[in-house]
Amino acid sequence: MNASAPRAPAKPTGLDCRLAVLGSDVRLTPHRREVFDVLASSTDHPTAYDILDRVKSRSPHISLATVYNCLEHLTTAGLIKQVQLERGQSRYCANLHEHVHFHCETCGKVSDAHPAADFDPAKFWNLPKGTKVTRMDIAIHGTCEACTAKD
Amino acid sequence: MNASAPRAPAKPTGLDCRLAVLGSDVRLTPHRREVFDVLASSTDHPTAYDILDRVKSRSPHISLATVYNCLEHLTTAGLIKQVQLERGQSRYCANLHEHVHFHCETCGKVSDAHPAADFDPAKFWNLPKGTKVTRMDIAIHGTCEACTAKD
DNA sequence: CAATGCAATTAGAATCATTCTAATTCTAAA
DNA sequence: TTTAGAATTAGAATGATTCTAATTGCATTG
Repeated sequence: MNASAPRAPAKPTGLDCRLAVLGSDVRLTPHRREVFDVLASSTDHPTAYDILDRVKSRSPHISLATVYNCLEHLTTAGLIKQVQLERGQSRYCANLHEHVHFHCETCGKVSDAHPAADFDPAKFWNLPKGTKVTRMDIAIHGTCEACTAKD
Repeated sequence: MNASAPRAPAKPTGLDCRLAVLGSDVRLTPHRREVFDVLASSTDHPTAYDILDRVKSRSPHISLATVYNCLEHLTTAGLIKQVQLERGQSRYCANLHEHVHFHCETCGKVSDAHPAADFDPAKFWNLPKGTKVTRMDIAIHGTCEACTAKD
């Protein structure tokens, strides 16, 4: 043991520039970048296993634990969102715009739907005074166009 | 084996009257009634374990498997709703009125909030034509009155 | 450039909630 | 009273996620 104070965590440099730009203090390691890139280029709200499969094409040795670890750090940093649509596996999403999730109960697909510009959900519910709202999770369940057309 | 056709499932009689009144074809066995009564008299959205604890004061020998079984049948019958607010345990709710769930991220309590009379959520999201909506799950996360006041 | 120390990564174990299985008990109609 | 199907049970099995301990990587310090 010596008298030196603990060092501050390493600051993002080099590869980490992207997260610095986004205002996060999470380091963008290669795996985290790959997980983020997979999500950013997906619109189907993949599960952790789906993400593992996709990242493996670039990093064959990545483990499920690392995927979960990356997802947790990216979520904490606010770069992605975790979505809990039903019992079981969580899904993840890199769409940070205000949106709701439409879940087709027939084919299982999940898609985003965006609200009208004047939509202000908070005013529709009579929450007690003093309540602070930090986020809303809105999931709409039903049958998508394609599945409806098959009937 | 004989030539008689399979019997139709027993119809609710006697103890089962309540469900018959509610239009369900699920038999209201004593355990199902107790689980339903616990939920109907709770406003805190208990988990399966919470419900097990409460039902045990009347039926000390009820098992967790039976609680899950009852919850599944009551949910299928539309008498209660399953609520998935976050990763982990599901919660259950016997409030069948249109409502949303407010989840306090500080104390963990869940409460119901009811929409204004003119609220028609479907019109705010641009769902593709042909989409059929069967239900919406709306969860609002934040800090409740009491926890806000403590700051 | 080498040493240091924390963070990231990994495999596998552990945990937690839920579902399944097989055996038993209950119930209502014949 | 018999009987068939349904309900209930304890405990095993499953599936998703988290934890643990060991290893590796990387950025700063010497």
